[in-house]
Amino acid sequence: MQVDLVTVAVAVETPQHTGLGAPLDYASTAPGLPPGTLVRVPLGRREVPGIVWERPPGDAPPELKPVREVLASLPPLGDSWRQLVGFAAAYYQRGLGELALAVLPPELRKLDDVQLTRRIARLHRAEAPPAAAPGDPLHGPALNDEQRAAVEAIGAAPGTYLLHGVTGSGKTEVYLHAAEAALAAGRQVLVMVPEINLTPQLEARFAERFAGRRLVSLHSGLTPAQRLRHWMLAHLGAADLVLGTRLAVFASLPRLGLIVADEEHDPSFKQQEGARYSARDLAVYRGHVEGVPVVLGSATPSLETWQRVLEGRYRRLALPQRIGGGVLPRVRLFDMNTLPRQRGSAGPALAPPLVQAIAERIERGEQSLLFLNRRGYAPVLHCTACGWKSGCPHCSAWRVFHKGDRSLRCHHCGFTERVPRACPDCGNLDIAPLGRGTERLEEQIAELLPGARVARIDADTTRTKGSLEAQLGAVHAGDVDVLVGTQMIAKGHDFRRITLVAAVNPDSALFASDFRAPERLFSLLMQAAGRAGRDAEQAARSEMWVQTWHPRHTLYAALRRHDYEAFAAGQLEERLAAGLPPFASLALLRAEAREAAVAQAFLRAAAERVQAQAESMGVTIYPPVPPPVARVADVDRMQMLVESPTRGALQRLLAGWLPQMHTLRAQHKGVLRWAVDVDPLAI
DNA sequence: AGCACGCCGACT
DNA sequence: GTCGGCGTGCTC
Repeated sequence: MQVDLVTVAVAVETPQHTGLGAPLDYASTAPGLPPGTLVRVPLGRREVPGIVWERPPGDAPPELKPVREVLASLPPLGDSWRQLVGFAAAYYQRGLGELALAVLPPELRKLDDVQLTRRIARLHRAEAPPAAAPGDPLHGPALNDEQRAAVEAIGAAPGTYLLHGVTGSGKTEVYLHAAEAALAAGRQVLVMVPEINLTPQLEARFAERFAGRRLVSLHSGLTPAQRLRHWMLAHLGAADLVLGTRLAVFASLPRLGLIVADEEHDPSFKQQEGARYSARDLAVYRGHVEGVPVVLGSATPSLETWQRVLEGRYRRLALPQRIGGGVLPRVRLFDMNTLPRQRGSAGPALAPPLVQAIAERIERGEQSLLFLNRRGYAPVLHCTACGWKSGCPHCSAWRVFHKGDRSLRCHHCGFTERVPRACPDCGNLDIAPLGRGTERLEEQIAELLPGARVARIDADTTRTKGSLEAQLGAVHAGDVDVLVGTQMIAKGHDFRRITLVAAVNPDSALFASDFRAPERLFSLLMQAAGRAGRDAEQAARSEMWVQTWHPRHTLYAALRRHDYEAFAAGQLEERLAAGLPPFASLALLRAEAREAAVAQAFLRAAAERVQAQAESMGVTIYPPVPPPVARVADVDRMQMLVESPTRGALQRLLAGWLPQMHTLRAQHKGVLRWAVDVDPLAI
C-alpha cells in the first residue's frame, strides 16, 4: 500500500544563537495535521517535543525526517495562542520553538500520547461538576458610582483600560465584577499579579467569591505536576479563572474573555532572563488579538501606560476615593538637615520626632511600618586605619555585612566569608560598618524604643517556605509593634492596624543613573503609604514619614499631595527632552567575557555591521559601556544601547541584525554569552 | 543547548 | 591497551 507523505513545519527547541530560529520541516504520514498539534520529532541524534506550525510557502529540504509521534489526545494549541507566541518570539528576538516550548509546562514535554491520554481522562474524572451552580449572584459589597461605571465600561467593549486608583480604592472589587460578567458570558478570565507572594490572597478572594467556578493558579512556585494539571485545565477549557504571575500570560485559554494585570507598573512583569518579555505588554497584545478587554490596574501607572492614556489609546477608569471614606495618610517630609550633625557616620537611623511618633503609636496599641530598601546589617565594612573596604573578590560590588551569622556576603554572586576579626590589609582591629540595612535598623529601634516588639521582614527572614505567612500572621495578630522591612512589605499585603509608615532612607533613588529610578521610587512610596490607614476610622490619624535631605525635591512635593498626575507630567517632560521611553524605543545588547575588552570588541564589531543602516533609519547605536555592576562572578559585562524613534524601525533593524550575531561571535573567541533585551527596564 | 565525533594522558 | 579530557561542529 502506498503511504502519502506530507511536509509539516514543526517548532522545536533550537536555541537561537545556532541560527535556527524558524520551524523545521518534517515528513508526516498523517495528512492534515492541524497547526498547534504537539508532536515528537528527531533532531540530530535526539528526539524532542515540537509543535506543528503554519508552513511559510517555499521549498522544503530534499531529505526529510519523519514525525515520530503525534500526541493526538491533546487538543491543538489555538490560533490566537500561536499568534501570541509568534509575536512574542519576533518582538523579543528569540527562536519561535524555543519560546513556544519554554512557555509550556515542563512536565508536558516528557509525556507520550498514552500517558497523556491517561492524564486527561483522570482530569475529567477528578474534576466533578462544581459544588454550587454557576451564576450565583455576587455577594460582595455594593459598588460605588465609579466602580460601577468602570465595570460597565469594561463590559461594553474590548480595548485596554487603565483602572487608576490608590490602595483601598476598590480595584479588586472591579476585577471581581468584570470577571463575573465575563464568566456569565461563558468565557475564561486571566488575572495576573506581579509576584508569587501575592497569589494566595488573590486566590482566596476569588475563590470565596466564585465558589461555583473552577479556579486554578499558574506560577513557578507550583510543583511540576500541579503546573501541568492547572495548565491542562485551562487548555481544556475546564478552568474558568486562571490566576498567576507573568508566565500565565502564555496560558492556553480557548474561551478567553477578560485579562487583568494588577499593579501593571510593577517591574516584575518583565521577565529578566531567557526571552525577556513584558507580560503586561503581551497581555495588551493578546487582548487585541482575541478582541477581549484588558484591564491594567495601578495607583501609579507606568509612564508607558500613562502616555497611552494621554494619547487616547487606553481608556482611563478612575477610582478617586478610598472605600469607606478613608483618606490617604498625611505625608510628612522630615528634613534631615535640621538634625545636629554627628561626627563621622550616617547620623541617627530615625529622627527624634519620628521616634516620638512611633512611641505614641505603641502606646495606643497601633502599629508602625519602617521601610528601608537594603537588607543586611550594613552595605559595606571599612577599616578606619587604612581605608580597606569589604569588596567582593569576584565582582565589582561591596560585600554586605550580615551580623546575624557574622558573614560578609556578596548579593551578586553569593560569595560568603566570615567577617574578618581584623583588617585583611593592615591588621587594624577597628573595622566598622558603613551605612545601614534592615538588620541594623531593627537593632537600633530596639535601642531607641526599649520594650517595643520589633519584627523584620526581608529576603533573609523569609527564606524558608511559610515563614513570610507566619510573620505576616504575627503582624495581623497584633504581636508586633514595629515592622521593619524591604520593599517586600510595601507590596499588596493588607495590614489593618498600621497608622504610621516611614521611609527611612529613600533619597538614593533620587539621583540614581537609572532613568526609571524616580518612577519606581514614587510608586514604591505611594504603595507604602497605602499600607497605612486602611481602616477608615484610623485613616484620619495615619501618617507617612519620609526622612530626606532633599525635602524640596519635586518628587516628594508630588508625593505629599498624592499627586500622581503632576509627577507623571514632570517625568514625561524629562523623558521627551531626553529621547527616552515612552517617546523612544530601546534595546540593549549585552555581552559577557572574562575580559571586558573582549565583550567590548564584540559589541563594537556588531555595531559596525549595521551602523550605516541604523543611521538611515534614524536609529542610534551608542558605544558599549559597562553596566552599573560591571563584573559578576569573575565575568565582565558590557552593554550597548540601541535607541529608535519608533518600535517599527527598531524591530526591522534587530530582525536583520541578530541573525548575523552568531557568525560574528565565532570570530570573537572568549565571548561567553550575549543577549538582547528589547524594552529593557534599566539601562 | 545537547550530543556527537575526535584525537591525546593516567588507569583496571 | 582503554576510559575520558573538553575542542569543534551539527541539528529539517
